[in-house]
Order: sequence, then C-alpha cells, then structure tokens
Amino acid sequence: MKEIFAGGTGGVGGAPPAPAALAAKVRTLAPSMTRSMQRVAEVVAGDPAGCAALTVTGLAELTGTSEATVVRTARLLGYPGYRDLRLALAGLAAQQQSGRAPAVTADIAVDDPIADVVAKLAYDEQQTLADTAAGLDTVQLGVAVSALAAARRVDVYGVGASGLVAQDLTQKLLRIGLIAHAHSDPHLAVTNAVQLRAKDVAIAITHSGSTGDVIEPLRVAFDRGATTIAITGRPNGPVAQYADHILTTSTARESELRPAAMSSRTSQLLVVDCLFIGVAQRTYETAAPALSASYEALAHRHRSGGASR
Amino acid sequence: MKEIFAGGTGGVGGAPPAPAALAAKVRTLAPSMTRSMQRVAEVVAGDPAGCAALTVTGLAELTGTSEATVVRTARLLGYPGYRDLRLALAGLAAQQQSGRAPAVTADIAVDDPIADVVAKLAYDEQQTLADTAAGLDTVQLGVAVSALAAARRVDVYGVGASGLVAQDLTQKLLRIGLIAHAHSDPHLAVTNAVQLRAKDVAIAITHSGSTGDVIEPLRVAFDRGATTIAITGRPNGPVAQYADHILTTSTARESELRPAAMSSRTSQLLVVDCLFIGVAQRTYETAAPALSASYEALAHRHRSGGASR
DNA sequence: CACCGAAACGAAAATATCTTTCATACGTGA
DNA sequence: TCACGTATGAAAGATATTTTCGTTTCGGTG
Repeated sequence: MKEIFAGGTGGVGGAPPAPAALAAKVRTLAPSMTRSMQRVAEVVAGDPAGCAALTVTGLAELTGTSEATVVRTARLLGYPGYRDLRLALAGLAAQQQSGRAPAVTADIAVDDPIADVVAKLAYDEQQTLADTAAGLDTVQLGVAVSALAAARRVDVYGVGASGLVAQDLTQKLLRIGLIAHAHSDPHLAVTNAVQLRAKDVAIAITHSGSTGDVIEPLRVAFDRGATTIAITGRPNGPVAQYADHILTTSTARESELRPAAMSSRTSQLLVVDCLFIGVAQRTYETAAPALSASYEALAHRHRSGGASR
Repeated sequence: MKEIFAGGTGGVGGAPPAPAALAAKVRTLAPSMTRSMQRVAEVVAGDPAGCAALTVTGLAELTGTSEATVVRTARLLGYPGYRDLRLALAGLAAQQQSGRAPAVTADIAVDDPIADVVAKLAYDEQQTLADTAAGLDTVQLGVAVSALAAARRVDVYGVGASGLVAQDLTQKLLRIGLIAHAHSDPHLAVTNAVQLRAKDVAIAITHSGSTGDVIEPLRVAFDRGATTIAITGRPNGPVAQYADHILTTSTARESELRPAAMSSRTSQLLVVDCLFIGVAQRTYETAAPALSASYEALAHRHRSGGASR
C-alpha cells in the first residue's frame, strides 16, 4: 500500500532534513502519527545520542515495534529513511554534547506566583519562536514570498485565534500596497475565493490543519488556479491537500492553563512576519514609500505626540 | 588474514572514537598509512560533511580505491568500521555548521537572504519577550489580575495593530467565562465606556501611549469609576493619566523594514497572556470547566480529526 | 637479472543493515 | 453487528558494510 501522504504531503515540499529542532518536529508531527510511531518518535526525541548508536532493528526492539514502523517514523520526520535519520541524530548528539543543556521548564501550575507565570510564559514563547524558526522551510517560504510579491490579490482565511493572525497579515500587506483581505466568515470566504484566479494567492491559517471553515475556501481557490499557501501546525493534515506551499508552525507542549492556541499564535505570527518582511524586500521600491506614508498618516492621529516627552 | 596494523598501531591504545580533532588524527597517523589509505584519509579530513553523505562504495570510488581500503582507513582512525566513522563525520559536520552564526545582531537588510530574515526576526522577537518579561511590574500585574478576576464586565480598547491584541485578550477572557468586549471603533468604545461603573475594568492598549482613539474611552471609564489598565510602551505618555494600573511593554529597536508595530505586538501579547493566565488561576474553579467546554465545542468543528491517521 | 616473500590492494563473497511488501489484526463508524 | 479502512509486524527484497582471498607491487637477495 502506498503511504497515505506519500505523494501529496509526505515530503512536505522536499524539506531538507531538519538540522536541530528535532524535539519540536516530533511535537509538531506527533498528531499525525500512529501510536507505535509516536512511541518511536518519543524515544528518539528523548535520547538522540543513544538512538544514533542503534540499528533499525535495535530501535524497533527497544520501542517494542517493528523495523517497518521505525522506517515509517523516520520518513514522517522528513528523512528518506532510517539511515539518514540516524545520521542527523548523530549530528544532533554531537551538538548537544558540546552545547549547553536545554534547561527544562515546569508547566504553569494553578498556584504559581505571578512572577513565575511571567517567566515561564516568556520562556515558553521564546522556545516556540526558536522551534518555529528552526523548523521553517526557507525554500517554501521563499517561494511563498515570490507568489505574494507577484500577486494581483491576496485572500487570507482564518477563524478563531488564527483569524486574528489573518487580520494581522492583511494589515501588514495592505501597508505595503498589496491588495489583501482577511476572511473569518466561512461563507464570505468561499464566495470571495471563487473570484480568484491564477496569479492570485490564497492563504489558509489553521493550527490544527483540519479546520473545515478554512480548508473549504482554500480548496475553492486551489481549484480556481490560485497559488495556495497553508500556515499550519500539522503539515500532514487535510489542509495540505489543497496547499501549493506549506509553512509549518511549531507546536509547543500545552497545559491545562496554557491552551494550544496561545503558542500556535506566537508561531503563526512569526511566520506571518517573515512573509511580510520577505515581500517587503522583494517589492522594496514600492513598499518603502508605502510604509512611510502610512507612518506619516498615523502620526497625525496621536494627540500632541510630544506631550509626554 | 590479520590486518597489518591491527596490533601495532591500529587500536591506538583502544582510543575512544575521536570526537572532533579528526584532521589532527589524520596527520598523526598519516605516516603509518599506505598510499591508498592516505588518499582516503585526506579526502575525509578535507570534507567531513561531504563524506558523511557517502556510502563505503561511494567514498571508495571518489578516492579511486576500494571498499576494503576505506574500511581499513576507518579502522586505523580508531573506529570499529566505516559505519561508525560516518556517524562521527555527521556529528562533526553538524557542529561546524552550527558554528557559523548568521550574525543575528544586525538589522534586517533589504538584501538579506530569506534564511537570515527568519533567524533575525526570531531572535529579535525573543529579545523583545525577554525584555518585556524583565521590565514587567509583577505587582501591578497582580493587582490588574485581581481587578479582572472580580470584574463584572471588561472593555478593551485598541486600534490598528493593538486592536488585534485587544481582540485576542477578549477572546481569551470570554473563554473562561468573563464578559469582555473589544472595541476598535472609537465612537462605539466611548459609548460603551459610559456604561461602566465601579468593579468594571477598562483596558487600553496602545504602544505609543498617545493614541487619542484609545485614551478617550479610557478617560470616560476612569471618570465613571471603573478600574482602568493601560498596556503601553510609554508608561509616561498621556494614557497614564487615566490609568489606575500601567503594564509596560518593551520597545525593541525598529528598522525601516521592521516597523515598531511588529515588536510591540509581541510584547503586548505576552502581557495579555500573563493577564489571562493570572485570571485563569484566580478563577480556576470556573475557568477550567469553561476552557474545556470551549475545547469540546471546537472539536466538532474539525472535519474528521483523524483523517490523517 | 630472475626469484622470493612481505605487503598493499581490490574483486567478490559473506554478512549485516535497511527497505519494501504483504497478510493480518485492530478499531471505528454505519 | 458488519464492513471498511488503518495500523502493524513478519518476512522477503534491496543495499550497504565487512570479510575473505587472490593478484599485483615492490624491495631485497642469490
């Protein structure tokens, strides 16, 4: 049997083997893994150095699974096979041996003093940023930027927390002269998506990768021939089916008090910012004046800017 | 047949697989190598990363020798076989790759490659988070949380980029059962502010601290006796005048391509998250069930969450 | 200058390791 | 409960690595 996502998304755009942020990748991909694969991924993430010393068979035995499962896991993580995963593991081991200890953090508890909350939260978000940056496929990003820079029109879909990110992106793009719209209303989104054609760009933002309200308009845009981009935490999720380019956001561990929406937002915003800067670079000639123009315009909205000086 | 150097020098005192100083080892052992082996060793020392990608056969061909020779060389270098040499090579490659930092301290330039943009952006945002966390007055934060937890109703004001942050906060508070509204429309904001009274909370979010559209409703709320909170980057700005509590966001340096709005948003969101977690802690009894309830409700909006299994 | 033996070397067999295929078991929704 | 599609491991198949072994090379020697 052909692997389910093998053709469509398995390769995740031929992403280069992840360099370092393996733990993050494991977390990101965990939801699309089967139980046995999760077991393997967990062990690998837990002790990269140790696993690097094991053969497929050894790792299979250690995790109580089969060679096939180990290979499948390696594939899902973006490597051509176990051999390459092992190589990457060795590299990681060497790095972390020479580097610093990652300093573990505890979850945020109900009775944490407020100062701890601030510290933990800040740390977690920093971690999320690092993971996202490490896991972001710059090639895909580059292609996405090109598509945006050349777009006649850009539609961005997102609901819930992702809706705000969609708006953020839209605001930014508008500032540098692009024609962009954010849609949170699924019906209107689809209605608008129908208008798209080649050279237009549609962007879907969904952490879960399976938000129907967002996938539907993306599908329509895809069918109409527009370039489609997905910003998602599950690069193997249903949304990938209709995405020309996938930008992966990292998934930090969540706790009861810290819902996934929180870290996914941080991650999404970083991706969005990267897109924005990328586009601004490409269209610098027009972007720069547009940016300063909106600056100027805003200055007058502030009452007596010098009052507080 | 026993290998010639096996006893005499091959084991090199049973030395552990060399960690890094591979080039040195090659030089040391070169004299005791045969011509073909030297050729292999030379290539390996010259491009560890490249060799890590090769199989025995590949390396043999590249060096114009045979597999056996490659293996012999690996043995001489202190590894049990080629496989292990390759592993060590991969580690070495990873190390030296991570060594060259992209100089993240610099500003983002127009001609930065996309990978650098990602790195710099992530770094900047991490910095912003650290600064914000360090500069946040936890006492003020604690008081603000208390006010929120006891509030009958919460109004949040923000326009532009801050408007999205306002909405983010509102979404979160709603999730844990508070009554919260975000206002971007200055007129409606004022209209609503008039309804506020003691025990209600009004929050103004403005980076510049002098956004009239946001200050005005806060003033009204202040006058009506509500508890007012300002989240701002300029704690001395006009907005402070009407704020009972001030939560300071940090201001990262901005560049032409990276407008202030970008880092201020990161900072604001951290503060907002802290507020949220704080309130969730205080009202845990009601917040926890409310949180999981909204979780549940959303789960059904995802078309076949397991579709990717 | 032919001969001998030790050493170097690579071709190919033997082995280990990795990958793919396939049949079965499992779980899930109708 | 049944039917279907998924998950999984056993084993076959393909690669890579290691070992074996015969040939070649080279330096010394009669």
